[in-house]
Amino acid sequence: MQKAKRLPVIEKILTETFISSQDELLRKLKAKGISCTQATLSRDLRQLGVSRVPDGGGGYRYSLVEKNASPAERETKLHIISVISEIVEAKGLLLVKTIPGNANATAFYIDNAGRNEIAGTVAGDDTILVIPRDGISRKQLHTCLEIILPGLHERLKKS
Amino acid sequence: MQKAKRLPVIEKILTETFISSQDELLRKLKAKGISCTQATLSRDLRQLGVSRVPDGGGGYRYSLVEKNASPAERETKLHIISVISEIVEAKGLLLVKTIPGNANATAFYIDNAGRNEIAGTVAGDDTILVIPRDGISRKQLHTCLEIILPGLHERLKKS
DNA sequence: AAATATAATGCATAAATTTGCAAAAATAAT
DNA sequence: ATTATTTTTGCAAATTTATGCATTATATTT
Repeated sequence: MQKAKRLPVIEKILTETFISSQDELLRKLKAKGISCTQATLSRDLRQLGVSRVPDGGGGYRYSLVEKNASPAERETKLHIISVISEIVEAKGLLLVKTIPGNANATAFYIDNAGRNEIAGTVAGDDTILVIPRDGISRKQLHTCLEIILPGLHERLKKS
Repeated sequence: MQKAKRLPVIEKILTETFISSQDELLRKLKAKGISCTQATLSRDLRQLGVSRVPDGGGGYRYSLVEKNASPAERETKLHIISVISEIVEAKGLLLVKTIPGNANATAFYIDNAGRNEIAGTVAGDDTILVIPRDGISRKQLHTCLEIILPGLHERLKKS
C-alpha cells in the first residue's frame, strides 16, 4: 500500500513535467522508485482530479488544473497551510484550528477545492468544522485532506 | 463537408449538456440531424480544445474550459463580437477593424484565446493585425477565427 | 475552368484508458 | 489478538479514443 506516497509524487511530476499518457507517467514514477500498474494510475488520476487537455499542437497532456492556477493561488495554499495549527477528528467531523481570525479564509479555500468528499464547512474565528458527505470514510476523508492541503496529516490528532 | 456547422453545435451541446464519452456526443449530434463518426469527433474535440475532466464522482465529462468561464467572460465575448466592424485578409494576415478605441481590448481577447494558430497581434486604435503562425493555411485560420469569435465569417471581406 | 493542392471524413485498426473481479494489505471493531 | 471491514492493486477484458490510409469534397492557382 503506497498510495499515500504515490499521489504527492504524481502531483509533483504533473506540475513539473509534460505528461501525455499514463504509460509515460508510469515510467516517470518507476524512475523515482515507485512502481504500480497503469490501471492504478488511471484510478489515481481520477481521484486527484487530473484532466486531460489538448496541448494545442496535435497532442494531449495531463493537467492538474488547480495546481496550474496562478502563482497567487499557490501562495494562498502555502499560506493556508501555515495558518493551520491543529486538526482534530470528532463524531465523524473534522475540526480545523487556525490562528485567530483565519478560519473564514481557510474555510473558503477548503470549500473551493471542489472536493466531492466534503459536504460543507462552517467557520468561526479560529475553528472550522468540516462536514464530510455521507458515505465518506475516515480514510477517504484523510486522503482528500492530503490532496487539498498536503502535509497536514502530521498535525492531525486522533480524538 | 459540414465541419463548419458541426463545431458550433458541438460547443453548444457541451455547454448545455453533461457529456461523458464521444459516443454519447455522437448520439446527441445525430438527434440534431448532424451525422459523422466517432473518429471525426475525436478530431473535432481536439481542435476545439475540449478537455476531459473528472466529474468528482466516479466519471469524466468533456468540458469546454473556456466556455465554462464566468458569465462575465461570455459577456466579454459577445461584447467583443459586437464591437468588430469588419475583417479583411491581406498578405496572409488578418486585419480586424473595430469601432474606435476598441482595438486593444479586442486584441487582448484574441491573444488570450490561447490559439496555437495565431502567432500574435498588434493593435492600434481601431485596427488589429492578426499574424498567423507559419504553416497555417487560410482555411485553418478561418476555422480558428470561427472558434474564438463565432459568427464573424459573415463580416469577412476577401481582399 | 482545368489542374493542383488542402482539408474533411469514414473505415478499420491501433493505442490508451477504464473497470470487474479476486487477492493482498491495511484499518477498525470486538 | 482475532475477526470483520474497508481499501488498494494487479490482471485481464471491455470500453473508449486516436490514427493511418484511401477517398471525396473544397479551395487555390494557373
